Amino acid sequence: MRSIGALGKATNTKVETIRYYERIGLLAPPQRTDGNYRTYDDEALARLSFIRRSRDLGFSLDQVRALLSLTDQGTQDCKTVDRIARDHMAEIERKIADLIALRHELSTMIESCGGGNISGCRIIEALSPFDN
Amino acid sequence: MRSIGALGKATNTKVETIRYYERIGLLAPPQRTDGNYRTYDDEALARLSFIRRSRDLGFSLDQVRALLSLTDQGTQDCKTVDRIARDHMAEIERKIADLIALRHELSTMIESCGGGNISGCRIIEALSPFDN
DNA sequence: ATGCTCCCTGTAGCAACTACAGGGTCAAGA
DNA sequence: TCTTGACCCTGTAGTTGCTACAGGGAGCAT
Repeated sequence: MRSIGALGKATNTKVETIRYYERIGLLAPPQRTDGNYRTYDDEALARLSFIRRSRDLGFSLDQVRALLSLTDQGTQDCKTVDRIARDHMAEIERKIADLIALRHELSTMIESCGGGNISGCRIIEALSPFDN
Repeated sequence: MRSIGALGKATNTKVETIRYYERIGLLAPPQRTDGNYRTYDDEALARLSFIRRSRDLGFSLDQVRALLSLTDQGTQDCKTVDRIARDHMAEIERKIADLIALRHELSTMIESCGGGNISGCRIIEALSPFDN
């Protein structure tokens, strides 16, 4: 059994975040000590580690919730898990593509500026709606 | 002069978003009709277009605010503009790198699953803290 | 007894909108 | 003239995923 602070250290999670996960129902309310302190067992540690790892991989809390409920049902519905992971992957692909397009536009814009001694700023011009 | 709805259509911006920009001081409060409707001139259209284009390029509202104040000062401080743009570019590079690393991790995880007929789900295992 | 670190609850803040609720305005058609 | 419908108004609360207090209590060392 460990305190919330110890759990936080073990999972690299802020105390407030753990309480937040409890509030939104991602973590079950743990047992309390006489002094009303939360105490966590190994299962809670495993669950929070799972949540954090999923979050690090970019899953939303809703997706994490879905993954957790699938693992909570003993029936390991691998197809659904696979679909969630693949959907997430597709979204990341989209984001990468968007950012690469953005980088291209930005770099074109910045190139045209060239250092800062031009009287009319090309970046501002590039952002402006009408050609001056 | 145009209504808020017309301005929204012209700049592909929701009416609520325009009012929000006004509330946070990004757009000046426009003139009103007798019936208390907002009316916008061409300058407002240009300003909102600038904002939207900057947002599309991923600048934060704070960055947009800085860019706008630089253009409002007649002195076109190209160096500052350039720095804002380059900082933003660097951040986008970071995001791209992060997402690509993520994609790699995710794809390894998904590959190992292979379709959904395994008894212990490999994705769940990959997310779990301990090897079962 | 005092200080220190930890813990508690509850609420408010962040970005950048979005979505109502509960009304007023205005132009066009019957 | 009346009414319908599309638009507009203000104000407030919701979204995501936390984070940061404020104002207290618990527990341990000196």
